[in-house]
Amino acid sequence: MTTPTIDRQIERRLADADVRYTRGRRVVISALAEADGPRSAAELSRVIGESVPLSSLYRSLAVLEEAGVLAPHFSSPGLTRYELAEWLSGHHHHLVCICCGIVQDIEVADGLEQRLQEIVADIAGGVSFSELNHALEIEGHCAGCA
Amino acid sequence: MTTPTIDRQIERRLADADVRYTRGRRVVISALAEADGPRSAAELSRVIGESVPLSSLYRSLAVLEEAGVLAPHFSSPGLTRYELAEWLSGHHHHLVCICCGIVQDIEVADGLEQRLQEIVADIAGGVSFSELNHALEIEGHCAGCA
DNA sequence: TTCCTTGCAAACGATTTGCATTGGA
DNA sequence: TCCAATGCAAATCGTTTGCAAGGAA
Repeated sequence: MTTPTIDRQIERRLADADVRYTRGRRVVISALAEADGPRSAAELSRVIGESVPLSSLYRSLAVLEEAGVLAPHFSSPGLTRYELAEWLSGHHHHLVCICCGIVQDIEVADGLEQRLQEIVADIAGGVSFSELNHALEIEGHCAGCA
Repeated sequence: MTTPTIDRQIERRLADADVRYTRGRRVVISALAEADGPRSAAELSRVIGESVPLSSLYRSLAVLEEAGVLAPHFSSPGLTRYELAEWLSGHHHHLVCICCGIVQDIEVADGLEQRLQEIVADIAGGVSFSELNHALEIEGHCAGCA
């Protein structure tokens, strides 16, 4: 379930972008808001059911990404997972299970995150590359696969 | 061009795995060794030319990954890039250009890398997740796209 | 000889798109 | 009303696989 707050932020962002917040798109957002990590079209479809056909699901994901509401994530061959953009969900990192492929969000305590920021800034500063964002992925076995 | 050292390590690894180090596979390895970041089958094919058909290229990539010589990398929708495994190329991180999608390796100075390791250990320690590896990706605009 | 490897073409799975229909501001 | 959004089916794209031919031990 999306929180009323997040939903209002999305409504406003989509209105600003002249994009309608339709039933199908609300269903997609709701499913992603309930997930604890990025989800692919197929994974979402499994949760959502027949009420949103795959082609519409893909179109919704594309539109919502374009509008900056969703962010794509790549960690498995041949498929894209999506999650709420960080301005909605907060900055976080990912645990990637090398066994089942599932990706789980982790929030990092402020102190650690700040140290991480410093390191990233140091690294990016040393090369001709303008840093916009950083992503730390930790690979291992999730609780289910251990 | 692969260095003689790396090439000898690969020969040995493949011999141990009962996998032949054929001409086609040498070409793939050589192209990846010359690249400064992970490359997709299509990107490799562009460099290699017609001498290795795509289906063979894909098979080589699969076999070499299976043997632990190559590691896959995911950062663009719908395609897999490969790079030499870290035991051959050394531990490193990636700069991902959000404009053209190209991925570039960066080595991180020992001091920074050690601080990074500590942070990752702290994070992984706080959740039920066994850490095997970590990957830091910095997203931004590469020199060409800036 | 005996497998492993290769090439070509067909098959696949994830995603995209054309087109006619529906729906929301 | 009127254009954006949807649904279906067909098309694309990256990748995989069946099968017959080639190559190395």
